[in-house]
Amino acid sequence: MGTRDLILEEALKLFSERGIKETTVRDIARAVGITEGAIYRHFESKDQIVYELFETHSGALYDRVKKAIEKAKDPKDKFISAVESFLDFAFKNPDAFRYLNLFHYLRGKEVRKFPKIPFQLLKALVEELREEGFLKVEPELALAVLTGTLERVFLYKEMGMLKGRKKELRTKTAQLLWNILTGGDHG
Amino acid sequence: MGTRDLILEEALKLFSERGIKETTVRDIARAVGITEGAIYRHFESKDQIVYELFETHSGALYDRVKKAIEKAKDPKDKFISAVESFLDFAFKNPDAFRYLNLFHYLRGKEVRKFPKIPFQLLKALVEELREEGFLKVEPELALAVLTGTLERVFLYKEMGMLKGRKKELRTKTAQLLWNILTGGDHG
Amino acid sequence: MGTRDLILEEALKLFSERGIKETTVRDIARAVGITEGAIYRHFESKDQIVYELFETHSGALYDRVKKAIEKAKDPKDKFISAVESFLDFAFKNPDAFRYLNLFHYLRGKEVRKFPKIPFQLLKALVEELREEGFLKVEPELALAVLTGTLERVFLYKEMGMLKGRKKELRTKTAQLLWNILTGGDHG
Amino acid sequence: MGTRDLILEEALKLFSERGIKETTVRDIARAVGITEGAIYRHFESKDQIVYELFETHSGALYDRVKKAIEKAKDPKDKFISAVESFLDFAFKNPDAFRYLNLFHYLRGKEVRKFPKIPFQLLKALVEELREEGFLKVEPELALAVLTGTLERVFLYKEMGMLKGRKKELRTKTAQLLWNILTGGDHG
DNA sequence: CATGAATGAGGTTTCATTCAT
DNA sequence: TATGAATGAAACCTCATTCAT
Repeated sequence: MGTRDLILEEALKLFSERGIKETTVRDIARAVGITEGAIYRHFESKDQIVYELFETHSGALYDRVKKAIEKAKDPKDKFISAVESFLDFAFKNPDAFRYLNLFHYLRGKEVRKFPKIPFQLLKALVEELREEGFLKVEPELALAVLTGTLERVFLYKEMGMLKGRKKELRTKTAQLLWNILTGGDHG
Repeated sequence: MGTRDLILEEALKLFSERGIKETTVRDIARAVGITEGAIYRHFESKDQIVYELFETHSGALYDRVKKAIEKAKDPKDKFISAVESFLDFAFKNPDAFRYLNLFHYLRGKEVRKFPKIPFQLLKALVEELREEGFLKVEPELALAVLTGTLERVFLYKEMGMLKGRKKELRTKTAQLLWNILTGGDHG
Repeated sequence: MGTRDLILEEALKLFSERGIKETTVRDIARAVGITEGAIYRHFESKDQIVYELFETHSGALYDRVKKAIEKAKDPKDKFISAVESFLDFAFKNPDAFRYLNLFHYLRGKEVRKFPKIPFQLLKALVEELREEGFLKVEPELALAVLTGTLERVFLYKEMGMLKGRKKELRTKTAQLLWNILTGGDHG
Repeated sequence: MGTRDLILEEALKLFSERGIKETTVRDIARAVGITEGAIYRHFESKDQIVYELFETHSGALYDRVKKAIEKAKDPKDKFISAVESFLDFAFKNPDAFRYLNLFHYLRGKEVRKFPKIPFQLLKALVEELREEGFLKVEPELALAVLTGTLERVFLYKEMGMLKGRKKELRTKTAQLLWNILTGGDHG
């Protein structure tokens, strides 16, 4: 793996653990095993690393979920696949997922500039459910339950509060959310 | 209001808007209308402000929810009151609530030192529901849905995504969460 | 004298001796007897010092020459006074004058943003001479002779190449330039 | 043209446009189309480029003017030829001429090390005119007028302030300077 | 000859904190 | 109590130079 990717990798780790401002360029350099100056051969600024990480992983999650949705046939399958792929990404890329949440929190308004925001997929999904008459809950509220639950399930699993296999947790969470939003199993 | 309280007030505003690291002592001083040095007459350090704000507002939210729970007679009333008082606090003290979330994000590990963590109340509440046989969902998952939804409802309301009166939103959210966790209206 | 003025004074000295890029903020701080950080309580950036010095001294020279021109009665008196006051300023503020030339050389295009450029006064003066029929030389060429000579007279005097009293040098130079541009004494 | 010469050429362009400190080795490398490391195959250091450029072009101008002087028969012809060849060099090698001026500004004291300083030729020329009784002006002052005017004529022509053909400007300037220094046409 | 990654010294800037007044 | 100047450590960044390939 090239130095550039190593920098991104270590930066992601550090950012997601300590926060962005709390991580210095020197911290990143040390983690990679190079000097500060070398960082700037690969990135114009610390901020560029910050943005590139967001774009990359936001895009990866977006693509992952989008593909899952596109493969599915019926609305329930779409929803379940979306939620499962979302959680799957989070579990497999915990640093990236933590980082995305952190980034959203700290750079709320700047986020709009980016094209692939996974949140938009979930929003569209909920909207679709509404249009097709599945939704039993006000869509905005549904979205709050959906996104809030996803983040917390990840968090509590990471913290060790939620036991069991990740695969089962994914399935269980997806089914629960489907039931919540549609009021029962229509599968 | 004394200078000390003004400092806390402005610091809270700035911290919750921009972040803690992103807010300088000078920013706070200017917002209050005093100079940097004066801050140190009232607080030993910036960190002291940070922690005091957390303790104050975390405690306030904790007390508020606890009192609501204690007043209630039956389990459903307890739950509904807890959720409503929680959201009520958030809507009435948006800076404080945003700050608490932000603080948690960035200082995850240090939080354990504090005695009054609202999260613990919600956890106990869910546990109680389980013991009394109301809970239809695994308690940890229930907790994830509960806390995740609360945060997002606040967030989306603040962002203007959720319309309607706050009072109704509170009621609706509480009822929805009750239904989710217990599987329907037992009231 | 306040620290702010001391900073400007020492910066001017250093800039005019060594160049702007060649002078570090630390050099300035040391010359003043403070630390680097203290500089930034008084100026937003090194560049602000650079610009403020130009504005101040460019403005001072401009005002000085303008006043001299306004006091004079006839065209010759105007010209002689302008040249003499120009050289007088240069001799009395050698650092400032060296700095102005340096700044022009390095920031040619940025100079246009500033309102009080002494060069403009000389240009207008030559133009006036032309309109009134005194000028025997093409005005642009006249301007080249005028400004070029002024700078070199200052430079050679500073280097010790030109002997004699400054007062006499001023007078002699002014008279010579008048003769050059008008073709003889019309006084 | 070999890489070495390309480096000198591009460095000269950049130095004269932006300044020496303001031009990085990387800038030069990019302009040439090679990488930074390659520069060091041809030059020991950036400073070596700086000095070599000075020596080359200072020498070229020196030789050019010297040859013109040597070809001339009488004093006036010497003077006129010197001035014309000087301006001719400047107009044909504007980067080099700008660079020489810039270099003088910033490295004033170190210049003495070099053997071929065009200024010395002009100085000797003026001295000769004095010895032969042509000079009507104090020699040091004459030198100031001469060198100052030459630099400004170049500068104003470059800036577009002086119109007309370069050839005519050269002739006109030379004649004007002759008249100034000797008090009229003795040709 | 050339590349391109890396170094390391040093530059500008920020900021929590101290202190004389 | 408050000011405001100053400190000093540490942050981000630049760049001439070196070096393995």
